[in-house]
Amino acid sequence: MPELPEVEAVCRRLRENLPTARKDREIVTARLLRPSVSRPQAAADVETAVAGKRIETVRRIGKHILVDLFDGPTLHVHLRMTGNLYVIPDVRLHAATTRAWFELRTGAGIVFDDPRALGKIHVRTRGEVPDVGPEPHELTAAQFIALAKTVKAPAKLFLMDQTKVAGLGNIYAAEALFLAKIHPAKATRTVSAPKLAALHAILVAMLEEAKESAYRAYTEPGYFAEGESFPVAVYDREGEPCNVCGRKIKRIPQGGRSTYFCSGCQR
DNA sequence: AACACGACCTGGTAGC
DNA sequence: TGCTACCAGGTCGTGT
Repeated sequence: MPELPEVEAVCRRLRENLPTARKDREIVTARLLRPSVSRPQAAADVETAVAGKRIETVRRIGKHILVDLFDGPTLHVHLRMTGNLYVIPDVRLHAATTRAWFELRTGAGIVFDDPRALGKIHVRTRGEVPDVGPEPHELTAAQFIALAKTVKAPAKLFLMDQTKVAGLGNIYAAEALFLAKIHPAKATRTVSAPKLAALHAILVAMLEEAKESAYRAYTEPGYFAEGESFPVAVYDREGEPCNVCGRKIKRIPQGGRSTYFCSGCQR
């Protein structure tokens, strides 16, 4: 579920809610409650690797969360579809959907909730980076255009490919293509340079704004389930009228996912 | 190399 | 009401 803005909100809240005293940021005990959460790494190995280590920083790269441990490895968390990572005052009060928890010295806990259990937690050596490309704001318009001109795949799949551009998911990709008036099935490299420039600007602005609204909306676990934290123009609106031209929003399968778009506005 | 597709999981809901 | 089928904001492995 979470795309870059939501993951960013999760990271910001984590940083805010972690204890401030250094000694209180020690992970006393770690528990991974099912093997699939760390596969192929053994849950016990992850637990052992982080136990007794202090949390130094919480970083984000694309949709990946990296928790650096002082004098230790980095805890690598991916929320996938339904994951959520947050601090609770008493670790024993974790939810039924909690897949992993990390007890701090204060008794507080960092919990990884994930109803669908597709999320991942691994240990990485410091400096090991997820295989993702730059985020839109890290590229100039010219660089973004140059990149896009090398891509044969449909525009929607290009935006979804984390190794090309990091951070976008099914909703933001569809919404950005709508705003840029680009048909999602059009071969990326055949999209005109002006449209690609517009798309780049839209991506940067959209993600920046969404970070703020996602952060404000993200107070309690469960917020993801409440729907989008911004008004969507096309996503999940199949059959409804486009608010620009009035035509019915269409849904097509792409890469095994649903893409929503307006055939009137997007060419 | 590029692409399609199932697998991974659970839960909600539209449709019969 | 109850059952089924399909869908879900993501990624990876396998096969063509």
